[in-house]
Order: sequence, then structure tokens, then C-alpha cells
Amino acid sequence: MTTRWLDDRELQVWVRMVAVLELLPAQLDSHLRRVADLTYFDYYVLAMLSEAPDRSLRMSELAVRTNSTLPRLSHVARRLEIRGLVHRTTASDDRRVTMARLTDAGWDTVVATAPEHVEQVRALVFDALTPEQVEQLRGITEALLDVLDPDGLMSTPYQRPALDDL
Amino acid sequence: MTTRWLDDRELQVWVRMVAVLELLPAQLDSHLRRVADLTYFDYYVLAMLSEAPDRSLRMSELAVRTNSTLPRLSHVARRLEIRGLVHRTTASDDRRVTMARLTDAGWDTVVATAPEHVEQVRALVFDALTPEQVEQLRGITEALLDVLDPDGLMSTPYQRPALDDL
DNA sequence: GAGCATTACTTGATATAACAACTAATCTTC
DNA sequence: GAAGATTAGTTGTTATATCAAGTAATGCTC
Repeated sequence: MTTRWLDDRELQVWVRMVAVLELLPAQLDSHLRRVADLTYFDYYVLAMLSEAPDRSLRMSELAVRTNSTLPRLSHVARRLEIRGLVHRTTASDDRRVTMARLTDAGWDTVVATAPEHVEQVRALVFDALTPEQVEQLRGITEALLDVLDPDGLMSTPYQRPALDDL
Repeated sequence: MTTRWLDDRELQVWVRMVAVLELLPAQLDSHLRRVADLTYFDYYVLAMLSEAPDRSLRMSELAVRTNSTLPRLSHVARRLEIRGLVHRTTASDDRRVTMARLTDAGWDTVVATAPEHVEQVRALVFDALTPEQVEQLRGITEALLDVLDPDGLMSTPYQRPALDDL
């Protein structure tokens, strides 16, 4: 099979894309560790719970929403539970199911951290882009996700965090 | 300080961006592990060396080009050296400096893996985008890197891999 | 309704990542 | 040219990620 190499333009774009993929999560992660002792992944686990009804989700649903595997989530949930940010209980109707619920302390952590995190996202991404580029990025990410996540698992019903009313 | 929350459009874009940041590296990593038993990071270390003069770079320069820390690179280099893909030597002019050089086996690995990796990149990214979107992505990644990497360390003099002549 | 398959996790072992501490060589300054 | 500072890497420790295996509850089939 003859390889379809990237042309100069594509290569240039890809080199930059690799840099963004490396730097952006690293900087967000570093910021969250510093201000809240949470990994980027930890934060999204808490954030997803904070947006869910009753601040709780079953583990498998939470795994899908954080694009994680169940084993990974299970380990993380254990640590967050030890820190008192999350509480797990067995569902009464199906005792195989574990419900993860954000504790009050977990909620407080999200409330305390979210503004700084959003500010960071704004500083690193949206402030750097023109409104046209934001719109372009919408189309690009949509196209990429059609391939990366054809079943749309990551873009599950998402609602704006209820943090506004603070 | 009142938080400047993300508006609906920004939030929608960001949710997708988070998904892309999570899924794209994960899928590239998974592919490389499968076909070459290399992490995404391992592969880029080898790739950077393959493009360097004499297939070698000093560790600190390699760390910059892979956006890595020296400790991280040092561990990875040790593993790659054990596998016979890289060889490290002390520079004669400055004996603090370690030069990492791609071995013949390392070169062969890159040569064998690069086409599949490029194919993967094409399948996951470029085939999913229109030419206009690729052009837009060029501008967007450029703008983001101005913030993420203001000194342009990641976009160090890059030249097309010499793999074409195979 | 007993046996097997499936689902929903958890646990344990191994690999990789991140941070701090350390070593050795070179440079600087007096 | 000796003492301290800086540079370039390495090593060790602890945390996190990944994969395989295990467990327990439920569903399915005959």
C-alpha cells in the first residue's frame, strides 16, 4: 500500500495540532492541580456530577460522559470518595449498579473551582480566538467528533452548570 | 471578581473541544501501542530523532521538541535504549551533555510505523475536514499556540521527515 | 427453576507520569 | 585557581493510568 503522505499544508497544521493537544490539557491540568489539588480528569468527574439530577449518576453513565473506562473511573471515584468529595451507594432496584453522588463538600469544591477553571479556559482559548474562529472551531470539532465518537457518546445531553445562581 | 461565564455558543464549542482533546490522543496512542508497542510520546521521540541531523539530538533539545520535561524524557530514553531503539552517549566537548541517537533498529521502527500513523492521522483528522476547515484550523492552532507556547518552542525548525525516499 | 451468559462494577498487577532530590560537569567571579 | 552558581541529566518516590482478572447481581433459555 502506498502511503498518502501529508502535504506541506497538512503537515504544518498537524505539527501545530500536536502541540495544542499536548499543551492545552497539560496547562489546564497543571492549573487545576495547583488551585484545587484535582487532576483535569478529577475535575470533569465532579463537574459532570454537579450537572446531573440529584448530583448523581451511575458509574457506567459517568464513565461515558467523561469518556473514561469503568476501571479508571472506579479508581478515581475511590480516591474522591476517600477525600469526601463523592459518595457511592448501591442502587436498590438493580444491585449491580453503583450510583456516584457529589457530596456537599464535592459541590463546594466545584463551586469554588469552576470560576477559576472557566477563566483559564477563556484565557487559553476563547480570548485567543476571533468570533469567526470560534464559529469555525464549532464546525471543525463537530466534524472531528463524527469520526472520533460516531455514536455521540461524549456529546450526551449536556446542560449548562447550575453554578450561575451563586 | 465576577466570573465571565462562557456563553451558550462557547460552552457548546468547549464541550466538543474537551472531547476532541480526550479522544484524539487516546486513539492515536492506542493505535501506536497496538501496531508498534509504542506510546504516542515514544513515537514522537523517535520521530523527532529521525528528522534530526545524524538522527541525534541532545536530551534537552529533544525535551523541548517533544514538549517534555527532562526527567520524563530521561525515563523514556532509558526504556527505548533498553529496547535498542535509541543509544545515548556523552558529548565529548561538554561532558554534561547527553546525545540521544536513533539506532538502525529505531530508524527501522519509525520507517515501519510512520505510514500507518500518518494513515491514522489522515483518517481521524484530515479526511474528516474540508480544505476550508483545514485552512481554518491552521489559523486557529496558530492563534492558540501564541498563547500556549508564546516562545514558539514547540514549532521549532521543523522539516519534513526524510521518510519519503523509501 | 437450574445453568449459562451478560451486565456492572471492583480489584490487583504492571506501566507510565510527575515532582523532588541528587550528581557531575562547566562557568563565573574574585 | 578555588568557591559558589548554573547547567544538564539521572534517579528515586509517589501518583495515576491501563489492562486483565475477579465478583456479584441480573437476565435469558430450556
